[in-house]
Amino acid sequence: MSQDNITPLRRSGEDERGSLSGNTKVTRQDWLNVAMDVLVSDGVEQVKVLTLGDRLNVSRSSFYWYFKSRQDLLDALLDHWQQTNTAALVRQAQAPADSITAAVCNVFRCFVDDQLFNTRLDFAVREWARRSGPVRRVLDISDEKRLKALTAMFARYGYEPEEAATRARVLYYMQIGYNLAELNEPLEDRLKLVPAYLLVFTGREPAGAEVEELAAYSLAHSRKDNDHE
Amino acid sequence: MSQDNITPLRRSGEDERGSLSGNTKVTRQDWLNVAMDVLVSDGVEQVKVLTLGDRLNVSRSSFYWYFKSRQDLLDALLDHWQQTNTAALVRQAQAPADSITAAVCNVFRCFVDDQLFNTRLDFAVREWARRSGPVRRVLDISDEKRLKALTAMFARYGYEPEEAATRARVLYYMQIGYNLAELNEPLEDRLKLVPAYLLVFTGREPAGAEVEELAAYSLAHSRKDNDHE
DNA sequence: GCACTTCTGTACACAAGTGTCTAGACAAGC
DNA sequence: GCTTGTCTAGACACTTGTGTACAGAAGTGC
Repeated sequence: MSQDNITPLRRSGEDERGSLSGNTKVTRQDWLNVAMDVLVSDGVEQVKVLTLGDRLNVSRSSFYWYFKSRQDLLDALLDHWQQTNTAALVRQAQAPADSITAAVCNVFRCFVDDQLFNTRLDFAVREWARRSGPVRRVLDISDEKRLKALTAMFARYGYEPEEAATRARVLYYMQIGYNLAELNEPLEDRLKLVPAYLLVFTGREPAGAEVEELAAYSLAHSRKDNDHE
Repeated sequence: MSQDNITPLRRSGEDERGSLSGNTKVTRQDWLNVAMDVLVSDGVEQVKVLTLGDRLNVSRSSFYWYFKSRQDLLDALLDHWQQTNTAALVRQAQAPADSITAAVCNVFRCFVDDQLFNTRLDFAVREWARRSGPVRRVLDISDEKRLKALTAMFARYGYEPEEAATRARVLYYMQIGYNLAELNEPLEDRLKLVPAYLLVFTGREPAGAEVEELAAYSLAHSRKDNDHE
């Protein structure tokens, strides 16, 4: 549940108080952090000034000092998403690799490492987009960018344009669907299936070293957010 | 947007009035229909007694004649879902077919024919499950049943147990992910890619007749719910 | 130490939602 | 035609959310 710049509850820095000037109790960033937390775990609808204030042990009026309105906060959240997840996925798709299977392994990293790509945030935004036109548009653009990067990845390893596009879609949507189902399988079980997935996704046999490298990476960066519900 | 027993607005039967006894204006089924409509298009959170009443041009108190509470209505909705979607997918997975590619085509029918399987309802329930423990449990059981049926399907055509399980997952989660993205591609574009998808999903080349059969089915049963947003 | 700026708390107005109670409308039965 | 059972409308009480107004706390600068 804790990710990059999001603290489970209050402060982002370690200073329990003191460094904040005046009678300041929370910062704008604190509001953002808690809001992001709620967005990820409960969806936009649950991002309420009242409850955020409760979590921060601060009155609602503080909120209106930092933000013009609830919408203002939501805009900031969407902004943050836009500048993290898509960028990470594209970066992984473009990372150099010796083979297509190794390249797919690089992409897989996104889905085992929350620091790289926050899957649950991605869903929260996806769900949000279902009910908001503007958000929907932002999401569509991101999806397009991601698919383009994945298609280019397959094309780089000699797949014909159409096959590259198809495989990119299968890979991308499978990950979305898989994560949507939130299986919460133990990491070991997921890793065991990696070679089989690679074969399906690429049509080629992965090298043993590639799989092992991903396994090592996964163990080192495995997400700690198994405290869901 | 209109599916099996769900009418866009009021009555389910064609009788504009008359057949309803007393000063009855709506039936329990009417409430269910409108609620299902809202659930599918806007999510559970938007299923509100007040707004449903507005849509039906009836007062809220009528609702409490037919249902004990809002929760009572939600339970009924979940019940309906449970007895339609999962059953349909399992049935398609078990349908006899000459080859694995033809079998997958049978499953594809679920995703082009809303009468068979209501994709958007499936998502609404999925999203609902994220915030409700009991719903989550019902969903998990359904997912398991579906995957089991798909795994058995692949196994029936000679895939080893592990490969069958993997391919079942890729097929199932890809469909979920694809539909989640709500690409709304024209049907023709989707059909054009079918042979490529079949190759990826099964690892085998589909017969031309199989693909054509699916195309014919799609054109005959294509979903009409393109009036979304 | 006094004004200043920055932030927070309390109180208010308002909107939208749930659930309950009661009166009454309407056809059916006797 | 009077009663009875079924359904609906309207009013009421309560809860939870947003946004605004204003007073005041708590450091900062002079």
